[in-house]
Parts: sequence; C-alpha cells; structure tokens
Amino acid sequence: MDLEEKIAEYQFTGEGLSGFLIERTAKRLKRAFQQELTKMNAGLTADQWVVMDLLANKGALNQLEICRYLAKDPPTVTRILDLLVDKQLLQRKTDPEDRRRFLVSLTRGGMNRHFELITRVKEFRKKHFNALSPYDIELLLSVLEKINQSIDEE
Amino acid sequence: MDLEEKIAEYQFTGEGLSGFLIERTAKRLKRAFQQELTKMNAGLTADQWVVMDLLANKGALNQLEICRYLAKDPPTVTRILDLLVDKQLLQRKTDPEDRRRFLVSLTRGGMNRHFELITRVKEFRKKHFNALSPYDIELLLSVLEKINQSIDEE
DNA sequence: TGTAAATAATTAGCATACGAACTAAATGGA
DNA sequence: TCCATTTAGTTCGTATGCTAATTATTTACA
Repeated sequence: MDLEEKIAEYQFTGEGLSGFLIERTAKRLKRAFQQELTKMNAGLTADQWVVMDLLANKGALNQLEICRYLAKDPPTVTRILDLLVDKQLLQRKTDPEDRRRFLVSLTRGGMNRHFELITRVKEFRKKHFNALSPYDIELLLSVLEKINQSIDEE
Repeated sequence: MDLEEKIAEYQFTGEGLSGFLIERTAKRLKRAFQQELTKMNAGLTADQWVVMDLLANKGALNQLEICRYLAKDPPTVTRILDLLVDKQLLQRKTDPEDRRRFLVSLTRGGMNRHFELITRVKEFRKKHFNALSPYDIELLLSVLEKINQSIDEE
C-alpha cells in the first residue's frame, strides 16, 4: 500500500492520518507496558508507575510540577495521587513556603516498590527503544515537533 | 537541547521517550480537534465524529468492523454508538444474514449533520496536514511502523 | 492595609480505555 | 441432530482525560 492509499484509507479520522496513526501507536505502546506491569505483579497502572518514577528521579514535587512533566491535567493527577496515597506508596506534605501546595514524595514503601520494578522496566524500555536507531528517533522527534508547532499556532 | 538530553529528560516515562512524546502529541491533536468541533457547535465528541465520518464513507458496518477500523474496543464502540443513537444520528438494524450482528448506519439526520460539518473538518485536517511534507509523513509512518512491529514481536 | 485577581488543588460530570464476565446466536464435529 | 466452541455485542468495574465550578491561599495594586 503506497502513501496515497494510506492517506485515503485513514481520511475519515478527524485529526487526519497522522492523528489516527499516532494515537493508535501510543495506545499500543501503553497497553504493552501495562501488560508488562501486570506480569510483574506491580500492582500499578502505567500512569501510576510514571508518577512514581518521576518522583524517584526528581524528588519531592508539587502537583502542578507533576502535571507539567507528565502533560496531565490537575484533576487527573489528583486522582492518580489519591490512589497511590491509598496504597501508601507516596505522601502529600503541605509546602511550608506556600500552604496552597503539597510536596509530593515517595514513602519508604514507595521507594522500595520502585526499586523492585525499575530493572525490568528499564529492560522493557530498552527493548522497544532499540527498535529505533538514533536517526529514527531524531526524525520522530522532529516530525512530532512540527505537528506540535502547527497546533500551537492557533 | 540535543538528543541525549531529550532522552534523559523523558527517561522516566515507562514506555520510554517515544511513548511519552507520541502520546503527548496524540492528546494535543485530539484536543485541538475537539475544540474545533465545539467551536462549530457540532454537538459531538471527537470520537463520535470519527464514527459518523467512518459510516458516511463506508456505509453500513457492523460493530466489530467499526472496532477494527478505529482501533477501539467493543465496549467503547457500544457506548459511543449508544450516545449517537440517543442523538438520533445513527441507527442499529439487525443483520438478517447473522442475527448476532447489527448493521449500523447514519440516519437521515446523521447524514445531514455530517454534511454540515465535513467542510470545516476537512479544513482542519488540511491545516495540520500541511505542516508535514509527504516526506515527513513517510518518515512518520515508517517509524511508527517499526514501533508497532517491535510490539507485535512479543 | 484591604480587597480584587491570580494560583494550587479538589470536586463533579461526562466520555473514553480496557479487562473480565455475560447473553444470544451461529458453527462444526461426533 | 446435539452439544461444545466460537463469535457479536453488552454490561460491569476501575482508571484516565477534559471542562467547569469551588475552596483555600497568596499576590498585587489601589
């Protein structure tokens, strides 16, 4: 199937060809990662893991910082944190500098859980990452960047 | 920021760099398209529009066919169809060939609604599509294809 | 200093994503 | 023909995405 045909085939997708294909690949990657987590009895969703891994790398953050890093909305982050707090994997502490904010950080249990999982997660990343050459990644980034810019231009 | 730094920056994202960036771009495209629909008082979500546009192009389909075209799960498609039937934009008719199936098609009202919206939707597609050269699109497709293959190899 | 505006987080409501379990209908082999 | 298996679609439960509205706190300016 050549390019013309592919474009015709997905012409019905609203955001267009690229939107549909990008969304589909994103969903598949996330699903594969979720299945990996399930296999290792992580007791976490993909999104919950990402928050934990972010905190493991950056230390305590407030919720808007988490939103910005992960490109998620405040309500979504609130809910993910609630679930992780319920599991006693992280804690909210009021920021003394600004009492509107919480400083969110891993509990000791959260750090342990992260440590147990990180090795296998890294293997997963490497496996799919290695499917792409550095050149592929450059290309992907530049094309995604162009799409993002065309959205920003509104 | 060079490639190394970008990779380091997003190292915490579970599925890896590409997963995060792909998902983020997909979400932004969809959100932009949804806002466009809202602006034109379409009375539809992006996903609902996509279903209607698919049926406008392909004629009557059963639900699994819709699932395959749109890469959505059966329960998700069931619910989207329920909402569109409530709005009297489409109808389910039992397939006489196989009474487990429904043939789903646009109602007259659905066809009218589609006709009212399609011009502006096409403009939206073109605007973001034009940000990419045919060469960019080829590259994007080939990189996404590699990622998909590496997922399929499980 | 006092108050309006801005900011951080939450809540509520609706829609989508996905796995699992379920119903009804069709199919295939003994 | 009968019954196990498969297939099409739905229902349920949990989690996420997004908008709008709300609360509590801080900032900015008159």
